[in-house]
Amino acid sequence: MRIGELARRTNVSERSLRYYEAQELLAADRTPGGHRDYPEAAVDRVIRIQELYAAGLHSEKIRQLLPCMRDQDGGPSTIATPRLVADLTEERERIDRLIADLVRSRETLDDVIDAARDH
Amino acid sequence: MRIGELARRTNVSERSLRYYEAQELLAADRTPGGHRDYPEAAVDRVIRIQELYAAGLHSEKIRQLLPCMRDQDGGPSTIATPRLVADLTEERERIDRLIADLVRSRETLDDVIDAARDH
DNA sequence: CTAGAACCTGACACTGATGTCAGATTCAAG
DNA sequence: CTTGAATCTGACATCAGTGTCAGGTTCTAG
Repeated sequence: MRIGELARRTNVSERSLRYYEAQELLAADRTPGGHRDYPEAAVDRVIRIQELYAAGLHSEKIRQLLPCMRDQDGGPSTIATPRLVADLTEERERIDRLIADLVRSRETLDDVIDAARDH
Repeated sequence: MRIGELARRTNVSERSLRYYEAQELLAADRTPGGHRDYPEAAVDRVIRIQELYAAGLHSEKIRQLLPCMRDQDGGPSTIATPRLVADLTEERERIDRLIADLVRSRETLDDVIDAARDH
């Protein structure tokens, strides 16, 4: 599929999709004229990439991580190096702390919202 | 207490504490010489502010939100305007989606980490 | 009084994913 | 062939919290 459709289906801007390619996160074939041509699996991959960005990982880490993820079809997956595992473990702990923060902030918002509703 | 101690106790840089003041998130008395003098309650407030920043709220929203929070001592709290409640409700939904993303990303990391461990 | 630690203001840099625009090219339908 | 939509590359802007540095002032222990 072409970039417009992929953008529509993933809700990610064309700009970002091109950026992902520049960061070597997302490969695309090219038409004879040079237009990007994505496989169907790109949809899932883009969604995964977005989630990882949302979780605060940087391009570099995502790039290292992607080949180690088992595809939804159980396709080929590399084994993470000890170095990468250490990095990811740190990221994991950071995400844990972030989730805890988010939950507390959500409670704070709920308190304020509820106080206004009860008023 | 002074800014150095507050920074140490909250694990927030002095730079950020001064920034919070500029954003009207955190008030401080001044010594005759002009040094900031924080009340004990500043510790909790700074931690709250950090959590809200971590949750993706911007200074402006935090500034509007803070007076509506009930202090830990149940002190005086303003009631949020309908406009603010609408904003906060949106933020709340965004945080919900973000938490969901984070949980999925954490699972992704766990998969990769576990695969390497089992190897 | 004095020295050194702590603090002050103001300014500039950075980060890094994303928005946006311009000008050119390709694609696909009629 | 034509024409309008879609895509291409490249460049520049943005956001907002934080880091950092400079030059000066205040604080506090001895």
